[in-house]
Amino acid sequence: MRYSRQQKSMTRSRILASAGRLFAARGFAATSIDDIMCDCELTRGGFYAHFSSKSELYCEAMGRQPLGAPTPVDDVEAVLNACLNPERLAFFATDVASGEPGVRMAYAGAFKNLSARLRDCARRSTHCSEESALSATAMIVGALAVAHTTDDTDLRRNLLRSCREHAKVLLEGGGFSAPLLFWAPGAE
Amino acid sequence: MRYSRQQKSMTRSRILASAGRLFAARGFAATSIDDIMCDCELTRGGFYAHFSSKSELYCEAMGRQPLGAPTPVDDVEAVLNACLNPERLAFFATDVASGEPGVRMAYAGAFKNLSARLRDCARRSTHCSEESALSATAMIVGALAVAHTTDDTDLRRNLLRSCREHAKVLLEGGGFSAPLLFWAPGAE
DNA sequence: GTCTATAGAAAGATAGAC
DNA sequence: GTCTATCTTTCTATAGAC
Repeated sequence: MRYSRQQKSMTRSRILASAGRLFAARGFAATSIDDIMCDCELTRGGFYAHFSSKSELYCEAMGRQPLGAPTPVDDVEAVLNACLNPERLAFFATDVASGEPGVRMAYAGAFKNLSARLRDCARRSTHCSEESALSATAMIVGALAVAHTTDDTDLRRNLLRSCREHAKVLLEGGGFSAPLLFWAPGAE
Repeated sequence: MRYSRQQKSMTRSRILASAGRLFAARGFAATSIDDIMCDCELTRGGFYAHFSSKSELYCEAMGRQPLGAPTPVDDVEAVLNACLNPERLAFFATDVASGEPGVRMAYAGAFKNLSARLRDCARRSTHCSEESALSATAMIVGALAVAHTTDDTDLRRNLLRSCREHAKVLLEGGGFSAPLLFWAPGAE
């Protein structure tokens, strides 16, 4: 054959990389297949040799994002840094709210995954309730969403930094549930 | 004239209400003008007697959302309840990330408004840093975004409840900044 | 496997009747 | 002010050359 298997695999990866970047920046509906293919310097027509539809591409690309993909990292701070980074990407809930069932489930799954992973990381050193993990994950999602929105670099930096810190305390500080209001310094 | 001024104003309000609901549920790009006009039982053509473009409608509709609109409410819990309610709406950052400058600024302004308002409310009773307010606001945005995503009612309820609680503590508990790690019970 | 060309559908916006 | 009809653009997806 004229194109090797390796070459096809590389092209596929390039499409996935471009899709990840553009979907995260603009959202599903606002990103066209043409945008994606142009981004990796290919043309529309070639797309369907790799994916059967835009939705299928979205599902697969989302699975490779920090929010969805399992990583070898296993401490809270490292995971937070990996997620809450302006260079990193995020997929947005709007895309999914009215999407197909498969896409909806993929997103909810990615959210639960991140939440569970953060909780597992935190529990190596301290108690962390499911609720604290959910709240911290929501904070991450919101911070990424807003950070993508604004050109105000000060706001973006402040937001990401403070969310990184607060998420860390929320996870490793044992959360803010009522019992912890009685936590005393040094008691840890 | 065949249509009174009052009637026009009411139609305009109906369009804004439908737009608010649909934009929040599906996102900007995934919601068509036809969807909105059908929702309030009108037809496409009439739209442009009220708004000059879809973007203009979006900006104005966002200004009326809990996230953007100032309300008379002035304590933290009430504002949180108003925002973190599954019946309430939220506009999503994805819509704005690649939008026109006016839309981008409107969204960033709405975020800053909510953040500042929450901080003001909190400061009536306790210290609240700008960073804490930003983090709490991000948590709200993320919680709403994810809540809209999933059909899992347990996840949605848990998420909204825990974010409501954690945001409250983050705001009124003085946040989680380093100094507060030395906060002792009863010292308030 | 990737290209160009194009079919078919959807959506933003306008024109003109009433 | 609201309607129907339509123009124009954009986009997904397919067909066929290479």
